[in-house]
Amino acid sequence: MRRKRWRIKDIAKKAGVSTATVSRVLNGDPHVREETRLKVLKIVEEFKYVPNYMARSLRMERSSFIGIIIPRDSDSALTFPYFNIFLREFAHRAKERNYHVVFTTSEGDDMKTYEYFIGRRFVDGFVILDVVDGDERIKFLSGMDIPFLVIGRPQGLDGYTYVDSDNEGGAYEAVRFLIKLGHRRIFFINGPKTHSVSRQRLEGYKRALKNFGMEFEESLILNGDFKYDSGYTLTKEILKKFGKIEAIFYASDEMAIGGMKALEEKGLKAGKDVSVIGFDDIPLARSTTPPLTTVSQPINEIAKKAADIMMDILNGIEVHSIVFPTKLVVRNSTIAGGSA
Amino acid sequence: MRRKRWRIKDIAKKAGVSTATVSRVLNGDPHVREETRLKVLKIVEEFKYVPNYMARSLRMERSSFIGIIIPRDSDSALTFPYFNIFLREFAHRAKERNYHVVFTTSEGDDMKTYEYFIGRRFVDGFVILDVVDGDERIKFLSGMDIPFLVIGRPQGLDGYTYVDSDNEGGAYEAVRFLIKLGHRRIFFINGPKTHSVSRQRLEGYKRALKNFGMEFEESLILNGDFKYDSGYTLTKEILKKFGKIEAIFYASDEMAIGGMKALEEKGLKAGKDVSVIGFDDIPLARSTTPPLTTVSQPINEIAKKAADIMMDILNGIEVHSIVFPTKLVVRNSTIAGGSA
DNA sequence: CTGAAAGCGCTTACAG
DNA sequence: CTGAAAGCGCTTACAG
Repeated sequence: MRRKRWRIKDIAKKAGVSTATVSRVLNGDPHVREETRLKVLKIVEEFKYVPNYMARSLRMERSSFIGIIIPRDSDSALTFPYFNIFLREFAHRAKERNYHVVFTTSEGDDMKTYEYFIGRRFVDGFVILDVVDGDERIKFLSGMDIPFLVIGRPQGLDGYTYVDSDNEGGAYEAVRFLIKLGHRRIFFINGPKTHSVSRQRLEGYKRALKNFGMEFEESLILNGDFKYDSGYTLTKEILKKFGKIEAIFYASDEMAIGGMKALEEKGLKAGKDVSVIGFDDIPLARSTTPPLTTVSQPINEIAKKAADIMMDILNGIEVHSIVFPTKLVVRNSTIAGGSA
Repeated sequence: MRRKRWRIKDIAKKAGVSTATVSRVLNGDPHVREETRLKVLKIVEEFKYVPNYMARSLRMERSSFIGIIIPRDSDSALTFPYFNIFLREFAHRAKERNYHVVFTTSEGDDMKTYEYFIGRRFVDGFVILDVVDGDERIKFLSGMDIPFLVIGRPQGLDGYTYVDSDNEGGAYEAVRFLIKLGHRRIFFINGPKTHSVSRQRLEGYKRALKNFGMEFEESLILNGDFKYDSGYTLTKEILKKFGKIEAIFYASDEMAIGGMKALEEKGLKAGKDVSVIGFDDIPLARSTTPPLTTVSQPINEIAKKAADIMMDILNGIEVHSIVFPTKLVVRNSTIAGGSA
């Protein structure tokens, strides 16, 4: 049977104080005599009183909820490879500070969903994932003066706060590693052109080439969708068109794994005949044959920091965007290249 | 700049009616004159009035939020292989009926988190995932008379509503298929013993054996944790201990894929030297070498139905537990077995 | 340091 | 069919 729900009024009466005092104690107001505080706390404890947050939210005009909305169509949710982990760590960190995550999907019309959530006061602000350059959601939320935080660093927009990892630097390191290995023709199977991470990774790729005096060749760049299948298909395409291949850099581990399968079907082995590098360092990357060299992002830290910044934004604390370093994790999927 | 927020009072005044009438119109109360209804709706439209749900929730004493709590430690979230998809489809369906999902993690003390959420009136009820036999959360929520829905069918508990897929039947079909292929010694790498799905799948395995007059051998059963690594490790173990192997049934695709790698390292190929069947039909299962024969569950339907039942529970509508059929998806990871 | 009272923005029994 | 008014359970300016 459900216990009786105590209201602040009940607790006040039992403690022999006003509701105002109970409220002050519960909210850590320092202007309460220690003796009073203890007395109230004792009753709160005894009756296991928990305040009703619906009432609190109404009065304080904030819900302490943060919205995370992902598109329902396709598997876009998963374009962000760490979505699971991000969501979990973000929610965990937010909870530590008494904020919580409301999760939903949008069906095509993103703006409507954002408006719906903010209009009804479901949430105080949003985290925006899986961003593209010139992202409409960012324009919309900026225009409406609704608090939000962007995961990623899209172009063609300004005045937004972001948390990002150093995609450019990660790609640079990967390609640099391949060049050092002696490779001269390095394919790059990137993500969709629209995604800002794709642009950033391409920039890293180009910078590495330039740094080592190599020419950029458009024909070596292909765009997949981060998924296994596109890695497989595009690698087949390359194999068919170019015949001999020495190195491929993939913008996701999933694509790299798909690519390794395509190679295998041609009797080629990553780490033996071809150099392969991925991006993300998903758990599976440790366990592929061969274990995959890849670029890792500190997803837990990103999620935690994102939560902290989001909450600071909601509390009017000044925030700064931040970029987390990426790291090349060297395993066994590359080989020394023949000299040019 | 943010638009002015209209309150029901503003709308009432503009429409020349009382707030009660506006409320009635907005909530579809039939006892409103059509003319009045239209007049109110026009103003609502014009000013894009959206009610404040914090106020509504306080007054109606329900939040229209549903809580989904997953343990933060380990990767338990992913023990349920479809968590991403489940969450997305569940949230989508709930949204269609004006319910929303609050997501959080728990750190060891589950009950505290559930109590926290219900005590503050964050949510009206919970969906419980990743259940074990005798699950403490179910006992707790039942005891507190808090509404909840279980995904899965744990034993040692009663009086709860569930949505489940036919794990027993799925395992039965898989093992039956292997037996028909001529296999007589069928290894089964199951999930953790504590999980109710593991028990169910083991029952299916046993029933198939019995049906075909085969002896059950305890030594052929191993327990992994549904993850890639455990499939790999346990398969190595079997290989070492038993030498020749003809068929392995895995309780998850991830474990099957790990297992195939272990086989490969011994020069054995699934679909050529050994029969392998997985469970779940994850997207990757289509793309492995060879494509994996596996048992699929209708996860989208499960999520949708779960949302419907959850909302019915919250609205006091009578509900019935439901079990969804599973289906054996035959691909190329099995071979005909030598006769016994 | 503490309390009485107003008010956050809704819904709904009650009365007409 | 409609409105005046109470009340959901908090927090906080105001006064002392």
